Amino acid sequence: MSGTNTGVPSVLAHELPHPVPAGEFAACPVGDVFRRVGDRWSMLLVILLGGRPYRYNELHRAIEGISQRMLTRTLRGLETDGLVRREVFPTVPPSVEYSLTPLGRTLLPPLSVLADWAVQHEAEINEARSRHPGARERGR
Amino acid sequence: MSGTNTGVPSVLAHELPHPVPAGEFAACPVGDVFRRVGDRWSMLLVILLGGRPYRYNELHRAIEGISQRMLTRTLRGLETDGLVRREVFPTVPPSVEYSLTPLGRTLLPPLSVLADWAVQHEAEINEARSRHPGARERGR
DNA sequence: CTGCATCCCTATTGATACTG
DNA sequence: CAGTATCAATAGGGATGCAG
Repeated sequence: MSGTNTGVPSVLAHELPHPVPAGEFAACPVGDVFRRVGDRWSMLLVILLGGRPYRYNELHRAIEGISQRMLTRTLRGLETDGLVRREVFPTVPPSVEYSLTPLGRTLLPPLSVLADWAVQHEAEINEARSRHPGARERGR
Repeated sequence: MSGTNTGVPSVLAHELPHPVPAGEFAACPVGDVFRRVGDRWSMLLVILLGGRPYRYNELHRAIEGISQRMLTRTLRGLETDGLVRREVFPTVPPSVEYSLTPLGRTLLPPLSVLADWAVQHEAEINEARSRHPGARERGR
């Protein structure tokens, strides 16, 4: 793993000196977090569950656009990382409740800051994009 | 100014009331930002360029692990979104310098907050992961 | 109700080779 | 030096059907 960060406040507060060892960053927890939250549904689920616990189909209906497959996979991923808790109630029919763990809840404020940035600078980004006609991926 | 909480539209500050229209979030700027920064190299480049301007091959060597293709594509994407500036010096041989735009610089603090979270909770995440043996998705 | 299995399509990423 | 072009491999994501 990357070096031992013993309570280092902010890895970005001070600028990175030199050639980033790549392994010191790409493999470091920061990249990990961005990937976990950067996929299509994780962030949305964390935010949703930040409000209150949800049942499986409740989430499925709430998001409306996510497939069962991805809902399950994303929830499992979040659960694996200790951000979401899955609780099964042996009722008939069975019901499963998903909620944020304490760790998951601590992720809300940082997420909020970035979300805040996005909202505040949305216009600038769109403006910049419209200025670059063909620059956008020529995929498809 | 764009300090932390300016009583602004922090989309997360207040909980989402009901069934998220999906389009209200998946298509909203927040999702956009997370995807841009959530890919494999964007964040690293922004952070790197946050320190000082870099030349193309300088970045290539600094990251060591990124392919020319991805370096170029990622830089183009960031440029399209107005986060990075590309400046060509008609020297011989030619040199190109990449740097953060003012907009790009405003992204640093929010990034820092999330990076900070990642560092602080790295242990908890790893612990949670090791507790879930086969939970991790296994393709094919 | 909750969710796994399967098939399939597309987007992303990389390795490699080549050019202005 | 600073890229572009091409091809191959993989991961993300969705539709559908079946099972506990």
